[in-house]
Amino acid sequence: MHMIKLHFMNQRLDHIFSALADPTRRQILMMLLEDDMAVTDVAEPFEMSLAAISKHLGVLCVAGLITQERRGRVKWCKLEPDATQSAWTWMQGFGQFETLDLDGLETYIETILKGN
Amino acid sequence: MHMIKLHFMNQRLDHIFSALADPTRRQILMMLLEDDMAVTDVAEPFEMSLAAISKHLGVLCVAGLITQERRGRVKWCKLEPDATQSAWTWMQGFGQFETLDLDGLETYIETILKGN
DNA sequence: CAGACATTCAACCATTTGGTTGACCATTTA
DNA sequence: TAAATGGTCAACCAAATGGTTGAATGTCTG
Repeated sequence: MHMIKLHFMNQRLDHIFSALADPTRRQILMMLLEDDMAVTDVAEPFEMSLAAISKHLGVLCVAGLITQERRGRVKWCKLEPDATQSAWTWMQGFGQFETLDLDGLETYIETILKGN
Repeated sequence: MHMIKLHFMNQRLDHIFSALADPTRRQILMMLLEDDMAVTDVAEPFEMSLAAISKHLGVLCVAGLITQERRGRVKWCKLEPDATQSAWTWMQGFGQFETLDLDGLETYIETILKGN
């Protein structure tokens, strides 16, 4: 059970981090921070084909970083910022607590566990 | 000037995120959280060749996530947690999280431990 | 000096990734 | 209905990735 859960978790992190590893995709996310956009409009500032952008959007979708909704003939892309939560949390466990407050984290976890 | 700066920044993010995109490498980082380790010891729990692990460590090095120092015939691998800073900062701009997200961490831990 | 140990290198392989193009499908509009 | 628009699909390609093996390099030890 733990194994499976961790497996999914790992897969999720795989998807998120490798989605974020591409500069085009990061730029797309930044653009979507402004507002929802149609696929064509997302593609406009880039010098690559629409199909390429479409693929990038697919990757972002699988990672859960965006969602797409078709209305009429245009497909709207919407940011899903909460999706970074697991990556964020992972990095926190890796980067911050080690330097900042590892002992505090331990205590904190124990508190949580005793609470249930 | 800005262009160049952004270029390097982007490259750095490329390296960090794609380094983090592999589960083996993430596990290595977690192991190094405990203590510095020799390459052979890093490789021990994995079922792949030493050469493969050596490559993974190379990737982590290029990303700046670890450093390696040779003492005698053993090469010590040391975590460089500050290296996540730029990725961290990027994600912060994207996700609008607080720096120390204890609630998120709590949810995360509970999710894992409770199993469904 | 001769092994043994720690690590990397080099060549190779299969798979994935990021891009292209042209055909295709669905929807709106003239 | 015909044409334009928005987007994806399929086939293809080059390059990168993640792994293997066997040989090579340094370094310690008996």
